[in-house]
This record gives sequence, C-alpha cells and structure tokens, in this order.
Amino acid sequence: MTTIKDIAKKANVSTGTVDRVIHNRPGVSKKTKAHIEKIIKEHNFQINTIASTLALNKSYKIGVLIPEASSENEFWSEPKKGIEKATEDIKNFRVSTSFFLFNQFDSQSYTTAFSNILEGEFDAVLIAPVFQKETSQLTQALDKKNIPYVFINIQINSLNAISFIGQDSFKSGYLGAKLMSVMIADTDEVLVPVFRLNTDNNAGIYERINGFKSYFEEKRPSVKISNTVIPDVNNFEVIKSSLDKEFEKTNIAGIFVPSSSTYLISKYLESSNIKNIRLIGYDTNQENLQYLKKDIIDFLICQNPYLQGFNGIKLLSDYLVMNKMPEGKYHSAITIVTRENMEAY
Amino acid sequence: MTTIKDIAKKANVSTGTVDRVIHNRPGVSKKTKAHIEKIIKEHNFQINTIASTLALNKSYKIGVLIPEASSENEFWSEPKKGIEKATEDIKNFRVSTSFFLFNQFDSQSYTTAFSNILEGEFDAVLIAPVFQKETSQLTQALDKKNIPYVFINIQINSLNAISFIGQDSFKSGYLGAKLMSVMIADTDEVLVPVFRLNTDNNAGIYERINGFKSYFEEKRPSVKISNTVIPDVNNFEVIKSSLDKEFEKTNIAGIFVPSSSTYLISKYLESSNIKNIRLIGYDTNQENLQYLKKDIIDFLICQNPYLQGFNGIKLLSDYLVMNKMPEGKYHSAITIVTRENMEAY
DNA sequence: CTGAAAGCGCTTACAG
DNA sequence: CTGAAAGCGCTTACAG
Repeated sequence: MTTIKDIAKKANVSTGTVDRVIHNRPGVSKKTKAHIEKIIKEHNFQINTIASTLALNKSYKIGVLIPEASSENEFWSEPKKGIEKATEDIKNFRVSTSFFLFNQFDSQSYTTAFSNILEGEFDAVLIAPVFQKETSQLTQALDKKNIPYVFINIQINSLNAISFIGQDSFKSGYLGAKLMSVMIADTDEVLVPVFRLNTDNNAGIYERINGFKSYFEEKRPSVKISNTVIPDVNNFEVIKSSLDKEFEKTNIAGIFVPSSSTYLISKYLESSNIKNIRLIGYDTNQENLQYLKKDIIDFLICQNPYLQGFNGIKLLSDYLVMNKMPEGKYHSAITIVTRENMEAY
Repeated sequence: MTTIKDIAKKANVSTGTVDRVIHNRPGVSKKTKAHIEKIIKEHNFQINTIASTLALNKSYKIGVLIPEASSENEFWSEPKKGIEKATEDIKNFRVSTSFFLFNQFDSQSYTTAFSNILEGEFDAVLIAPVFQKETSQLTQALDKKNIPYVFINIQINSLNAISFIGQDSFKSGYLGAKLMSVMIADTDEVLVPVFRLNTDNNAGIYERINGFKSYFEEKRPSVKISNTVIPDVNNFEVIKSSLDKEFEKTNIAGIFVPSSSTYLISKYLESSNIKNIRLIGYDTNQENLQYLKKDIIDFLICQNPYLQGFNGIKLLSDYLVMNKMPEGKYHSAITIVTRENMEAY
C-alpha cells in the first residue's frame, strides 16, 4: 500500500505538501505540485479515506424530513428503517442523522418540520417532498444557505435537489398493465379507483395511471379502462357504495389500484364476496400482504422503500465525507411481488 | 462522541487497559475489568472501527472461486462485478480479493483452481461450489486450516461453510408456475425442457422443476406438465429436433425453462415461427433480454447475481475485520423481470 | 512556499 | 497486572 509518506519521500518533500497537492489546497509552487502529481500518478496512489476521516475529525449532521408512518399507512416505516441502518453504518465517519417527521395529510405539519430543519444548522437534508408548493418555497432557504438536499420517493424536477431516488411511476403503471393484460381477455373491462386523499399529494399516482392506460391503448385497445374517484379513504361505507355503483354499471374483470391502499379494495371484494377479480396494487404493507396471501391480490408492484431511505443517506454521507457527487437521479427497482415470492423479492 | 480516552479517565486507568477489556484480552484484574465494563456500559461506549482498523494495521486476503463467464454463458460476469465493487469498498480496510476462475463445465479446472487457493494462504474464501463431490473433498483442507468460507449461488448443506448466499430454487420454480398459471387455461399443456449439461452440475435446476410441478399439482392438477431432456446445449440442430418432436406429440401452450439457457428455446420458437407460446425462463443475460424485448419470453425469474457476489465479499470482510459472525444463509431475492421493468428491477 | 510536530481514536510491544 | 509511548495514514496550525 502506497502512503502519503512514500510519495513524500520519492518527491523529496514533506507529507504536508503532498496533502496540499492531493486536496488542491493553495500554497504549493507550480513546479513542486506538478512533480508530486506525477509521482502520485506513477504510483497509482489513492488516499486512505479511513485515515483521512479520522484525521479530519469533522462531523456532519443530516436532517431527514419524511412522513411519519401511521397504522393506516405504514409505508414510511420502511424508508425510516433504511435510514436508521445507514446511520449505523456511517456513525464512525462522524455523520449523524435527525428525523423530522410530519403528517403526510397535513401540509402545515410539513412546513413546521421543514422550518425546524432550517434552524437546526444541518449540513445536508433528505426530503420526501410530499407537498409540492411548500417544497418549492422552503427549499429556497436551503439553496440560499448552500445546503445540499436529496429527494426520495417523490421527484420535483424544477428544484435544485442534488439527486432523486425513487421509482419511475409511469413505467410502473405500464408494468402493472402488462401484468393485468396477461390475466384478462380482450373483451374484459378494468377499473382504476383513486382515493381523493392520495391524488392531492402525490403526482406519482397520476403517472402510474398514465402508464397503465398507455399500455392498453398501445397493445390492447379493446380492453375498456374506467376510472372512479372514491371521495373518502377513511370511511369504508363510502368506499363500498362507490364500488357498488361501479360493479352495477360494468362487468369488471380486473382492478388496478395505483396506490398503497390496495387492501381497502381487497377488503371490499372480500366482504362483498366478489370472486375472480384480478387485482393489482402497490406496496407491501402488512394489510396488502395479507390479501396477497389470501389470493385476493394477484400482484403488488413495489419500489423497495427501505433502500430509498438507505441509499439516500449513504449518498449524502458520501457527498459530505468524501466529496463524491451523486448522479442526478437513481431509479428504484420496479419489483413484482406475488404470493409465491413475498418472502424474498 | 465517547472515546477510549474518556473511559480511561473516568476509570482512572490507561487507555491500554481499557483496550484490553474491550477486546477481552488477558492481563487485567477482575476488579478493574468489572469497573471498566461498568463505565463502558454507563456511557454506552462503542468502539470506533475506523480508528481500530487503522491502528491494527492488519491486512486480509480473500480468495474467490467462481466460474469464468463465457460468451455462451455470461451469468457469472455479474457476481464478478459485484465482487469487484465490494473489493473497492473494503480496500481501505486493507482487505483484498483474488480471483481463481474455472470452467464451469470442467471439474478438473475447478480442482486446479481450488488447489491454487489452498496454496495461496488466504484468510477466507468465497466459493461457487459447482461440483459437489470435489467441493466436499477440497473444503476439508480449508476446515483443517480453519479458513472460513462462504458459498454463493449453490448451496451444499452438509459442508461447513459459515454462510450461504443464493436463491431458494424450489420457491423460484413455484413462482414460475404461478406466473405460467395466470397465462394459460385449465386444459393447456406445459413443457419443461432440460439441457443435459446443466443438470450435471446444478442440483438447483431440479429444485426449480420440483417447485414448478408442485404448484400445478396443488393448484391446477388438470394442466399437464411434460419433461424433455435436450442432449446437447451447443448444437442447435439437436435442440430443434428434440423440440420438434415435443411439438408434434402434444399441444403445448407454455414452456418453463429452468435454466439461463432460455434464449435457446426462444431461438427455436422464433426460427420455427411458432407463436403464442407462453415462455418463462431464468436470468437476465443479454440473449434472454433480447427475446424478452421481442415479447418471445414473457417472464424471467432472477436472483440478482451481482448482489450475491457483492454481499458475499462484504460478509466475509465484516467477519474478518470486525469479527462479525454472519447468518447461516441469506436467501437472494426472487425477482420477476418482464419487458416492462427490464431496466429497473 | 514548505516542513516539523501534534493530533484524530485505537492498538501493542515494552518496561516495570 | 498496568502504564507510557510509539505507531497506523492523514490533516493542520504554526513557524520560518
């Protein structure tokens, strides 16, 4: 292993000077700089990041702004776990994380959490930008302070996040359609129900629907796709009456639920004793998995939210500690989960 | 951050003594040991692994015994890439890896490579135990020298590997059957072709077939499953005549190929202009992906071989550097890849 | 513009 | 049984 000391000896300079050259710090004459650079190249020297972080003795704080997981919607517990695991991994690099959780159905709580982060003097921020308008405003403060931030799960292209980690929603809907397509006949009809609450705060859901419809338009225009908006996600009676109406109107063979609330539709099918409906939904929360196990849900499309959290923190840590610039976006896996692989996907 | 120095001060001892206690090294009186342990607990002290590896100044060598990727079968290029990435990650922990590649169709080359590893004085070995009998013999030498080893991709339960990383083959076949099942009718017939070469060196393939058949026996016994052994994987004429015979005999609606040679079956279907056959196979090699794109293959079942290599090395590195004992086995994902998610799964 | 020296947190050979 | 000191590879405040 070549060390700074080796390089210094070869170049007839002190280790301090080599260090200055490596990090492009000022105060080295052009001549010695070129000389040292040549020797570094010749020996294919690479700095020992371990020794470097130890010597730097610098610590970094990352603020994390994500929704709190609730019993109705536990989706966000997965990114949280991933973030906690990553935090453990980077602890020895003196990087710490602090959570600022908000209620994903309450924009005020988002604004409050965001303001707390702004006061906290963080070196970087990981954000699930659930509320678009608020995010546009609040990230300006980060931009002004030159604090880097990364979006997970939801992308807002117009802003200055140094990276985005999340699924290509259109593609995932397109995939959902393919899966539906292999299960139904040319003359069948498919229902796409949307819950009001979801649509308000997640543009991704519309993209999923777009992807789903595009597939059938391109490949099987004979299949009829119909939409319905269910006005209240929290009231099962409302869900029931909305769906009852749809089932009266048309002869539905399949349902594509573009959100993690798939289990609510399953619950309806189960309680109304409607059989032989092909059902495709999103995300492996406990409720969904139960209906997957019961064969009421056929396929769940997933995005590995654990990894979104984990990679988000790792990426920011690498950026802070090793000055490693991330790619502009990382598309998460589009994973298909069935009853048969639900324990290993 | 609490350091050894802090603990030493509180305990009125030197840092050396604290270090001895932390690592359970001998030469500390019971009394001081208990005292120091108490203080460590009180302060929730955890050792800084970065400083530790730097001070230890110890290096480790991992030998890697996997098949070489060939143009016909590039599967093993993925684990190799994962191993190379992991090697990069752990370089600063002074862990290095060396490849010993063998021809997966030539047991002699396996034995030779293995012997070279035994002579190389490695601290740990990562093995793809393609040849069962040879592995049983050769690992005895590792056992005798107390050199830890991990199996990837192929499991041999009877041996003393400290861990296994790979897919549950039975389950993957079971999943394949589910996918086939949603695409075919009750009266349809399914063909399961096996290539001679494959069966010789991979028990996993039989397990895949077992899983596939079990599903239909349990859920849809009306579907007829037939086998055929194709005697030569390298001669397309042989493949063609074997399959021609099968297609004459029965009315095949679907084919399940339990190996990564799926593309050979696709080639047959394409060249013979046989349409509307549902085709499910294994692994995302370039050839398979091309037929997936052309809609000739419907589903590929994958095991993320990149991660198998990556995690195998990481696990061994953690074991060597941090003394972290791994679990006995890690089941890789069983991933479903379609034309629609082939770029992100 | 350059070097000598102290320090990051842990480990260990040596002395007592 | 215990401590003082040197060292792992890099960084930096200080002196010149």
